Amino acid sequence: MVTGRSGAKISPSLEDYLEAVMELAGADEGARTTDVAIRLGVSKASVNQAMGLLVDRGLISREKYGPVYLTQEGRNAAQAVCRRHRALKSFLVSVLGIDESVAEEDACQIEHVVSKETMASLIDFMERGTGR
Amino acid sequence: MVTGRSGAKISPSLEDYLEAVMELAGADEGARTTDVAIRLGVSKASVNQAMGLLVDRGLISREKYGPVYLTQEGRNAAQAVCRRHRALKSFLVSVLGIDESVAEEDACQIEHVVSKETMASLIDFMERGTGR
DNA sequence: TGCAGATGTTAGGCAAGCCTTACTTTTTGA
DNA sequence: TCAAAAAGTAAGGCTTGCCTAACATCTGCA
Repeated sequence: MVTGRSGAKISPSLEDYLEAVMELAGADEGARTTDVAIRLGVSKASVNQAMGLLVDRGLISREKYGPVYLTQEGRNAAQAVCRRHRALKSFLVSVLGIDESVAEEDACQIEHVVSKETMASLIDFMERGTGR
Repeated sequence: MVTGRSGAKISPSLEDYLEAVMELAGADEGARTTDVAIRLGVSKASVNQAMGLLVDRGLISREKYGPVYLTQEGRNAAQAVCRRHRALKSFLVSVLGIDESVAEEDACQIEHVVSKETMASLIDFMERGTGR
């Protein structure tokens, strides 16, 4: 879980939307509703609704009929999600020897529920113990 | 996730109910609705509903106004959940050095989403690598 | 320049999952 | 034997997350 403004957690689903926005938006480009919808395999309406929630939390900004942009806080949150995802997957693959595709799926699930403490220790463990 | 009759997955919540039943039911004692409710901090109505779903899936049996019993399949499923829980927690504590209570919470979350493959590898890793 | 098609938004709805309150029925033990 | 405790039922609410249909806006190009 990642915290937004006021420390409120966002749902796994919202984290996925946030991640998608970051991946689709370049350095200072925005991400389009349609592209997010395609990437996540959901309707544009669902994306729109999710974007509304992310705006509420101060993680993205948008103007009507325009692309959405990550706020600084949103960027931080999205990067945190990504970092967790990568670290988890890397752990699963390189330490546990899990199959790439299974690791990807598991990382997707676990990244949404694991605590900050555990993530930090995991990253630490990988760096000191087993290399990356 | 654990599979019941016909391989259907059961929800995290149902897994928790199943776990509670196993912990409350002795060797061949049953577990009482009230005790399950207290342990999980939910109403008896919720327990009753959940028990109905577990009966549907062939994981427990019960007679009206009596305690519930795990079926063999239910026992297997519950033990699998427990084993995952213990292994995860043990990993978090002894390998990552996570605080006991945080580990407990994280294990609770992760145990519901992690794949069989990853669990198996994790157990394997702990046995060969770091001792228990 | 104005319209067609792409894009975005709104409104309304549905299903799953989980829980509650209030009530009825059964059991049990003083 | 009868009241309290336990179990079960009925009815319903909330949240999350998704959808479709219909509508609004924008934009490129003939």
